[in-house]
Amino acid sequence: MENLPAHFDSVFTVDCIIFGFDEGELKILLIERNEEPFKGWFALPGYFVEHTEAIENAAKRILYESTGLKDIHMEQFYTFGALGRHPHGRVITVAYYALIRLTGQKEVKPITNFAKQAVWMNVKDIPQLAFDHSRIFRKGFEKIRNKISYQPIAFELLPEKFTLTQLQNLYEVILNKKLDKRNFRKKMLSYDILKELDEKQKGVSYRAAKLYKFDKRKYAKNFQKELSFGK
Amino acid sequence: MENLPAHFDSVFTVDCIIFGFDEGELKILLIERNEEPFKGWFALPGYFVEHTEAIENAAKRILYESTGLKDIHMEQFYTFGALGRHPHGRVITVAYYALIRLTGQKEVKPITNFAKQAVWMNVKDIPQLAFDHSRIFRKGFEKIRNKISYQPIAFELLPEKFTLTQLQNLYEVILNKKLDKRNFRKKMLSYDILKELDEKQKGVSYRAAKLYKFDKRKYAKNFQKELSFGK
DNA sequence: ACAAAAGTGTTTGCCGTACACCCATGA
DNA sequence: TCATGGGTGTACGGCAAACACTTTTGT
Repeated sequence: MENLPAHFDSVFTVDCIIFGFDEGELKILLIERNEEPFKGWFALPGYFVEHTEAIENAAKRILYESTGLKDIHMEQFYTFGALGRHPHGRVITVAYYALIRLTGQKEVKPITNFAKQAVWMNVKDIPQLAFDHSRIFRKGFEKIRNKISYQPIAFELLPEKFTLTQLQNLYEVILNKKLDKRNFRKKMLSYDILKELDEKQKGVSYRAAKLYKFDKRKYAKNFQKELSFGK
Repeated sequence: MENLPAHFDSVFTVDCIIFGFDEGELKILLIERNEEPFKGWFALPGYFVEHTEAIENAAKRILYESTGLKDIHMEQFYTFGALGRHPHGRVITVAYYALIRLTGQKEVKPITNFAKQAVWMNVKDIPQLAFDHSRIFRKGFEKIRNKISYQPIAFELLPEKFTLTQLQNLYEVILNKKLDKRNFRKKMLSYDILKELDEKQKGVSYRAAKLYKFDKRKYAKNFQKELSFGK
């Protein structure tokens, strides 16, 4: 959306909502724009789709340029093409989301030159965003909130080894409600998609919890069915 | 997708899956193409998005041009932008579906000049379609199949007044499975979104069934919740 | 010994499912 | 009177929901 000719016809872009889970908070990656329009505003990472590039690849490229991460599953969720959504002309944007694991390197170095900085921001504190990105964010957040209830996407946000409490916290943050500990554990374990490890949490000043892994193999076997998290 | 310059850059189109329910069969509207590429093939109704036109409006325009129908709710469900999906160059298409009421006028007169004819075709008999339209159709069909389980979209396909058996047939066709009559009625009535009319079916050679209407008002009141149809 | 979170079962009510016969109507 | 679909109730099982105390560990 930078270096635009003064006048242009239709242009495609991809915008990405990149979710991460860190210190009990669900966050998304935002760019602080360093150019007009919306200079100084926060925006979703996004960029043009090249003429020789499949949309899906553009989304992956943008994720890579924003975070340095590769091989992350991205999901397209909506295409925004209202007139006037970009002040310079007709821009249609295909929106994707990704769920990533923020273990260790929380450092994000945007390669995108038009951004002053990239920051992880708690989904509860998102300010007004550039363009129609607030709307895009709301729609994407709604999608994952909906999806987490019947698909095991939560694991993509957690470190490989996690405790049941961490998993529950993540569900609570995404669904924005408290869950009952006993019911949550009972149900989650009943799905039989977790592998209990012979290992415990370390470095906590209270009773250490067991660690679990998501077991892809079990999941594939057991599930044509769905998960479900009501209360 | 006609009258293209030999070479062109990115182009947007909209493609529509227009569902109708008629004589107990779920059908979609297809165009028989009269021009290359894919001359003689069936395709989803679709066309270019004008530079000065919101995508949503393009979808509505195409529906109007294909069926003469206005004010139909259309829902965007996916954007297809693989390289090579159109043999002449880069074409990205935003796909919509619509559910329409085929009461009375089943006649469809396509205004689109590039089509030889438009036909309603049973979703069970769809042949190989032009471009990647088979894939688009499958994805769209999956969406409504999924959606009908928790949203009252079935009513958009039925005449204003309908019997419970007609409604059940429609669910059965979309979900592609038999439902139990007593359970279906019990559950449907329990949602309290139907208005029972003082009127019966006419012209049948057996006991006439009561007619019902979908009651939007009740629906809006009662539903933050969801519908649900398993078996 | 205290603080903090881990871990664990039972009861209740509702909802989904299975299942079969009589009724009303027109031909 | 027959054929065709319309219309109806009950019993069972399983799952979601509510709910509180003991255990472990580090400080």
